[in-house]
Amino acid sequence: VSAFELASPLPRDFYLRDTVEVARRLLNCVLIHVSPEGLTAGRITETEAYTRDDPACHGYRGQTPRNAAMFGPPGHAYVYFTYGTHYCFNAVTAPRGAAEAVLVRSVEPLAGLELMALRRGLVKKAPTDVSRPLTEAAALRASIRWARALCGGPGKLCQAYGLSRERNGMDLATGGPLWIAPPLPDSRVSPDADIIATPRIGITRGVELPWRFYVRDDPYLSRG
DNA sequence: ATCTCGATAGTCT
DNA sequence: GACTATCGAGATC
Repeated sequence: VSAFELASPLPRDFYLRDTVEVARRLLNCVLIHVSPEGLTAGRITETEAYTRDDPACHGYRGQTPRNAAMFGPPGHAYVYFTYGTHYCFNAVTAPRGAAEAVLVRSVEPLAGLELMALRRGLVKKAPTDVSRPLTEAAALRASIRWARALCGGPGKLCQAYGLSRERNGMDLATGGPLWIAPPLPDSRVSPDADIIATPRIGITRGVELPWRFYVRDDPYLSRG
């Protein structure tokens, strides 16, 4: 039984702060999903904020069937399908009626890596033990490369976690199969002071807003 | 390392 | 009909 199963969910209040602040605070928190196939968990390494008066926000032009979860209560999942191929996972923030959310763009996988690889269709490419000795630095580079292949992107991590339509709207704050736990005490990345803000990725409106966040020197990003 | 391009399907105009 | 909060492959430097 994984210790992650016992990690308690962030309370609903966590999601009721200013959305940009939530995006920063979610860094280093742990995203956990328990599915019939098994448990997957990982440290959140990259986030983006989307707010009600932000033209890049799916809720900007009003509520539709697709974005309804964004208009719902905070602390729920907003999972949407895009480009005909991928899902993206958001944590809904702001009170009911206000469409705001934080997109989780990248995660450092911590548990369920084999299941992730299976879901990602990467089983054959898993790093194998080589007979030739590997320096410690090279081994670390290889493990980071593997982690990014599994969860280094919003579509990748949804596939690795098995997140899709069925998880849209799900409550993240009351326990249950999908939730976010506080940072691990031994979190090897320094907190707060070192948060970098950049423009968000893959959008065409609101490009000037610096609302993509990650911790300085964290290698587990969707892009270098 | 950085780029360009195509796949693919749901949603909205 | 146009667009999309992406990914991976292939080309090019």
